[in-house]
Amino acid sequence: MMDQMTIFSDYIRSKGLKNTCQRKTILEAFLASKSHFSTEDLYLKLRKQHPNIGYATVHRTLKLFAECGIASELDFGDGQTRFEPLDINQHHDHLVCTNCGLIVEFTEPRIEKLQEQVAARYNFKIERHRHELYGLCPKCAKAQLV
Amino acid sequence: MMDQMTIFSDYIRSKGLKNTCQRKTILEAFLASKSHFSTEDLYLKLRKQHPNIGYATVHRTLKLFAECGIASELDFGDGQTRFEPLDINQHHDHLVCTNCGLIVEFTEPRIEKLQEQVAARYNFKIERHRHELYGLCPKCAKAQLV
DNA sequence: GGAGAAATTGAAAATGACAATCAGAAAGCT
DNA sequence: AGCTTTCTGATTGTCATTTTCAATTTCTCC
Repeated sequence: MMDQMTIFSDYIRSKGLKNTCQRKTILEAFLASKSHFSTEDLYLKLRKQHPNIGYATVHRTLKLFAECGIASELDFGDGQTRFEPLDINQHHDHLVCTNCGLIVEFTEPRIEKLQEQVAARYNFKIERHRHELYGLCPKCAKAQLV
Repeated sequence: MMDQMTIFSDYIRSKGLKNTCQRKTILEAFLASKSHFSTEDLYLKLRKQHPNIGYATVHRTLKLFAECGIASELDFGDGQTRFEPLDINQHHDHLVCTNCGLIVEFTEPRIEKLQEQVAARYNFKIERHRHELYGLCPKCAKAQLV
């Protein structure tokens, strides 16, 4: 199994792009980062150690990660695109707390299977899907009863 | 079962808002409209008969519809928020063609049931969800083989 | 029916996330 | 090293959405 660094450098090479130190730095920060961060989150985090890396570069590089398949873009409807490192073996969807913003990942193979059946029913050729459950996390649900 | 007009006027009254002829006009156009339209779609449609209704008013009124539960906001990730009249009895999700933009509604009670199980597993209190399948509709899938 | 308070309207401007621009800098091929 | 191509980052542009604000309309209470 290729790791994410290899996937990215292979992609770079295959497209005739260049290996720059900014991209290397951003890739490292990306892999070390917790999931579900926005461009701004990563930019601010990087700026501490690397004040010379611009917002646009972070943005473009994250797009590259998504293109080559090591990141996926998330949109929870709050007007900010988030990213997460993508592990090809393990697809998951998300529970989002509408109160505190907590994000929990879940997998449910039976839902995946039913999705395929739905697609077949309408003769669609599915490329990707988005499945998010919004509500209150245990902590916020409890707090709201008080 | 209350109809959507009643739900809206009750909501207006309960919030101390006012019944204006613009809101009445927009509500009628909204109910007569096919699903999955953007603010701009409805604005342009209205403008033919009611050139005096502004974009901002259409936008604010659609937000009101969503607030009181007679509309739902859809976001298919193309940078435009869409709306659809919400029929409380009949929840559905969407298939979206990434090539031609065709939108098909589907229902799958077994998925809904599994979602509840997932929520229970994580002790989440679900308020709503988003479930969209993106891919090629039959026509575009066929065209791509050529 | 009409005065007064409060909400609404619509044109225009502001906002904010994202994308594009462009001149100077860096990378990589030979 | 020289040369060509890509990259960078500050800035600007874009576009849907939201806010502003003065004028208008609605609704309540006489």
